[in-house]
Amino acid sequence: MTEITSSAQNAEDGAAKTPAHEAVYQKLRAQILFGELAPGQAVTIQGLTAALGVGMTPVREAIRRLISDGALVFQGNRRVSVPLLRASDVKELIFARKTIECELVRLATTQVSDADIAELERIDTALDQAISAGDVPGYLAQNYSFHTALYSRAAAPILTDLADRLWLRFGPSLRVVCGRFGTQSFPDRHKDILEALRRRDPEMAALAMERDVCQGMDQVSMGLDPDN
Amino acid sequence: MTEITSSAQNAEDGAAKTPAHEAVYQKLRAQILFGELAPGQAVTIQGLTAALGVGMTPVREAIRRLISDGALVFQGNRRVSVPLLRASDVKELIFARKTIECELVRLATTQVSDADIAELERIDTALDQAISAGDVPGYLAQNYSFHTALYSRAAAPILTDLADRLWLRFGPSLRVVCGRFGTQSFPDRHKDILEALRRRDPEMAALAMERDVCQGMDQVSMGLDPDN
DNA sequence: CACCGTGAAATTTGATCATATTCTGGGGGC
DNA sequence: GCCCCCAGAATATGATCAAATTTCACGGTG
Repeated sequence: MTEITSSAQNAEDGAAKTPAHEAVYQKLRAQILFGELAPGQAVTIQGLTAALGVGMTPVREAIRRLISDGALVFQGNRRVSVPLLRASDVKELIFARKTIECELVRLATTQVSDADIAELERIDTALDQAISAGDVPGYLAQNYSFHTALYSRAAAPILTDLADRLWLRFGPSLRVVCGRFGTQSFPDRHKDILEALRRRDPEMAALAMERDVCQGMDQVSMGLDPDN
Repeated sequence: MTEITSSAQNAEDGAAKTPAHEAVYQKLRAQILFGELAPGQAVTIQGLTAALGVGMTPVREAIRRLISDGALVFQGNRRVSVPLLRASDVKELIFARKTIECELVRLATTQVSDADIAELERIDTALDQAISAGDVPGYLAQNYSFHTALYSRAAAPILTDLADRLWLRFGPSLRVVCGRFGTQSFPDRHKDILEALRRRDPEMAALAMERDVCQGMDQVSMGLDPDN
């Protein structure tokens, strides 16, 4: 009846794979993780319906999910915005990321195949290219991709889900820092992680991951507002 | 137009405090935590709209949030149900609960007031009464209340949020065990936690919490389906 | 002759949209 | 400076469309 439905993209794979609310959720999630949305920025339902060309029901559902994820906050009076991190938040994130992501990499180390490692090396190469090119969104995307691919090998869906939520929380703030200082200041800890994976040494991998987490969170700390 | 709207509870505090979708979310959340919904049970939108007397939009939003919480699962073909835990899930939950909730109790120990401790003792007394009365829903509610009140004193919203989600995951399964074996088999670890709080001893409190978590998860393990 | 499998129709359920209603916030008037 | 009115946005409902599961009937087979 309307006109623009996404029948084209659906037709190619033969079935309607992505419901509208899921597509909206994925799109917003990516925007939050990789920086199109700045911390503190207001998010309105009607603005998104206009921007994405869908009705308001899918947008509402996507926003509810993201609020539940901690990726958006409900500012009391029917206002929704991207959260600003405080220093205490970062302290919590450091603890949670250290324990959960280190455990994930321990689990992954005992189960990765050589093909998995090769895939991770490929991602890390793309990450290096993004860094040297000063491509901030590419850096963020490849970095997230590296961690996600690694954690998927741990076969621990609950812990992986927890880790994912943590990334949604500090994503916008990390983007701010990268935008402010560029990508040059990141010594790459992923090489140590990859070496540990090749040796199938869980504790070495966990230690390398802990350093990577601390480094990332230090970056986030530099970016947060001093007056809160 | 309809009949039962919650205008009565709203009138007393002068304003509409609870949007319909929030009320639905809270109600469903309580039902999942305290057992009215069994693991594997299907949840339908239209069923809830009929049962709760609200439109489908609030129900949809509440269901999305609960799926994001891990309290409900999206069974592929548009089917939503209460999740069944597998053995590997319980192993993940044990690790996550140990690290997060022990840290929360460590943080809380350094900040609780005497009034907070008195409140926790009051909850624990109500919990004991529920146990001796064989009141399973009351036991579950008071037990959850004890942990929630304790964690709220840690002033760590992100970790508290993570802990809350974990509880939503094993809530239904815990209910099954309690329904099967009753409440008599629970030696109360909360007394040790309270003693540690009074002494302001973080490590003792964390150790007591670890025992409490292990005990609870052991109960859950007993209840899960052997064939999966 | 009875039972099982396959197929289609029908009902149930989910997804989306358009619309009405309510609440919040700001601006103008007193 | 305070209060009231208006605009805009969010909440909530019902209707409509699409998909899937279930059911039922028919034909084949043991």
